[in-house]
Amino acid sequence: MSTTDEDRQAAELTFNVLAKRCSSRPVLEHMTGKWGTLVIIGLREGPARFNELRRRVDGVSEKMLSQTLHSLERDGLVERIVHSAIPPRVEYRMTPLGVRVTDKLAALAEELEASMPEIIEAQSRYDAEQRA
Amino acid sequence: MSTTDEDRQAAELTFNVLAKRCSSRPVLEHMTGKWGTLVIIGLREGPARFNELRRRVDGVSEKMLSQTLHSLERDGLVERIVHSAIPPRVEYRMTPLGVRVTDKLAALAEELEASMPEIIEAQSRYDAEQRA
DNA sequence: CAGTATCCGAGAGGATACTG
DNA sequence: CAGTATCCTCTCGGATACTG
Repeated sequence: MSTTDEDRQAAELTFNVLAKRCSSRPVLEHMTGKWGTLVIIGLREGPARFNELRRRVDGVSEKMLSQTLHSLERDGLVERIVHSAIPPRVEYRMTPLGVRVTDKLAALAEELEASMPEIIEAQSRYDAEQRA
Repeated sequence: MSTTDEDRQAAELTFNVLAKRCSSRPVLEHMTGKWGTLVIIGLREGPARFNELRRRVDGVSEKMLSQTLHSLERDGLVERIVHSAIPPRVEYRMTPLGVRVTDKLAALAEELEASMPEIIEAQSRYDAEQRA
């Protein structure tokens, strides 16, 4: 049995995102934007409250964290749970959809981390050539 | 047999990228930037020349395509092959490293495309709640 | 064809202050 | 704690023109 049909179908799906007016493109940009990726990976560590998450993601400002979370919530990847109380207590967690989609993003980050030695070498080579 | 050790190691790697000064973060940003992702997916269709690739990725300007390709080339994900001739002929293709890393990115795009119905529904729900 | 150079506007994103 | 609001800067990125 060949997986040709499966592969072709996957390729078609992937290719679709290249189209400017494809509806998935904004979502992709939310996830892969500067903070989207990092917030997602931070949340995959487990549910977190606002400032807790802020500490996880090194360097994110309140504004950007808030904004990013709203986008991800709107896309249905993240769930916001408010416990009415004083002091306020809000928890963010991945939805099942979020887990499914962001597993792929985490896989990317892992592969990337594992490849860093090779990447750093490539960068050195490139920089040396440019200098010459 | 448990995969616990493997899993924990993977989680550590992923977590690393959350640190501001982690060396993999810039690379991740190149790949996941607005055009990085799309150029990569475009190139995964097969090697391409500059303007050919520009046509594949709907909406990218010459400037951004050029810039993105340089970043990816520096990171060792993309190879630039110059055939000295007139008219100039330059081909871009994924390196083996690039294929390995970007397979993960393509998997993300596929999962995302497949999840679009669910995402669109979530967005509608969110927008309705905001209005109320 | 395969780019680089320059200009310019819009929006990303940081710092700070404030609110419930 | 969990944000929103405001201001301000700086980069991203598009349009255009030019080069080998």
